[in-house]
Amino acid sequence: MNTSAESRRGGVAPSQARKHDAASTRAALTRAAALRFGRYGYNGTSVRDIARDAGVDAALVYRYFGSKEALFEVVSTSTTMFEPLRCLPLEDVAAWVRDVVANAPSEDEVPHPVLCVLRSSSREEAVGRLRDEISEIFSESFAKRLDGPDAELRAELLSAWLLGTTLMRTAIRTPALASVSDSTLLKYLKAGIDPLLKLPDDHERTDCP
Amino acid sequence: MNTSAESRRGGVAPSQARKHDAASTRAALTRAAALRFGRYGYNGTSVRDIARDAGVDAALVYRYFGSKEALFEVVSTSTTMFEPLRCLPLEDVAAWVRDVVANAPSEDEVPHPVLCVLRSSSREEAVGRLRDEISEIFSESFAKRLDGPDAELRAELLSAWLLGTTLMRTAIRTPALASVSDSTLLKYLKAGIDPLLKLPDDHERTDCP
DNA sequence: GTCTATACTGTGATAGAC
DNA sequence: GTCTATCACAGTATAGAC
Repeated sequence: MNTSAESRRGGVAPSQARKHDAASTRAALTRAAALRFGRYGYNGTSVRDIARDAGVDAALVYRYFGSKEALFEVVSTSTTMFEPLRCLPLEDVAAWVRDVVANAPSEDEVPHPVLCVLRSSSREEAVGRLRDEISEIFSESFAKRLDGPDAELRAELLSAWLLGTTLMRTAIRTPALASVSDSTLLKYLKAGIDPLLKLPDDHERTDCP
Repeated sequence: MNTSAESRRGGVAPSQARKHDAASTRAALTRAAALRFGRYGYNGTSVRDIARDAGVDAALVYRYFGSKEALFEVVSTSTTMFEPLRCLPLEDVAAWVRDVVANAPSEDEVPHPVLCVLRSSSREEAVGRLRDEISEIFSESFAKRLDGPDAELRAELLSAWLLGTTLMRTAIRTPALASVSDSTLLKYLKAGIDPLLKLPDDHERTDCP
């Protein structure tokens, strides 16, 4: 379906001098797949592209992962990116969001699994997995720590703003967001986020380890 | 690149009893393309899919639009969705955002051009066009109406929150956001957005027509 | 002028022989 | 662990039927 230009675009530097053992082959494939899927989405990525980037033959994708689908699943199953939310003190949430947004990997690194899923968002299973993960962390775990009504909604709005800000900064790259300093960014994030968390009223510290 | 399942999935109801003239053929193709591209992205959509949905032959895409690329451009060049921002009173912005988020088309309608672009976001030209449009409306036009420092940044954060909330609600469909009532949603959107606009301080009305 | 049939060429995913 | 064949489907072009 792609033109050849599509497939070759933005060639990802192939791993050099790869060791010829199963572990490093698997690792090289996973890494190359994360880059390709993250940048171009599921449909925009071919198995041959991934294999070329990894410096191995396309057939090894099937040897090690079974199918393109299965490899995508491995790569797009999100990491532990949101785990800190489980016990981060509420007053540090805005700064944590700032860090996530500010350090979001850009062009040359592996994009967020979230962006990977969005770029492949016609894959319903992938969207479903992401929804489950976000629901679990935000709507359940994190919302429990919020006082007041509509805790789930407020937690989800936090996730929405995290997503929107990250996307605008790294995927769309609007000018001001792309160039803002960390401290200025924090200022405005705090202004939007803290009211959502019912800060700055007093609140007791959580007792997380 | 697609499996056949991919191509046939979610068949869009073909137009019935189409008139055989240029205008209605063009319209049928445009409509079918918007649906397909919006749901499945550029790579996930074939010209033959679009033509089948529209009830015409694939060759007509080339007759009327020249190429798949050109058709995508027509469809993904965003509508006037953000135009109201140019002169909407600032205190009505939150409600406008709420309306956009709440009335965002869901599964069975044409998705937002924004989602269409994101799902095709390996298409750099499409992303560029979207960035230009957002920059023009938010960072330039709308930012001029904001008092205080960092107006462009604050305008872009508004666009980020609009995007994030819409995506979480319609694409990821987290539970609380997907089911919240309009009035509750407005309450929390206002809490996040108004500080960004420097409301509720006094501000003079704009003099838009 | 509006559409249909069909052909051409490349690339996709995958399986099986080496 | 690699190479090559297979075969469906992609985008595109054109020739001609209504």
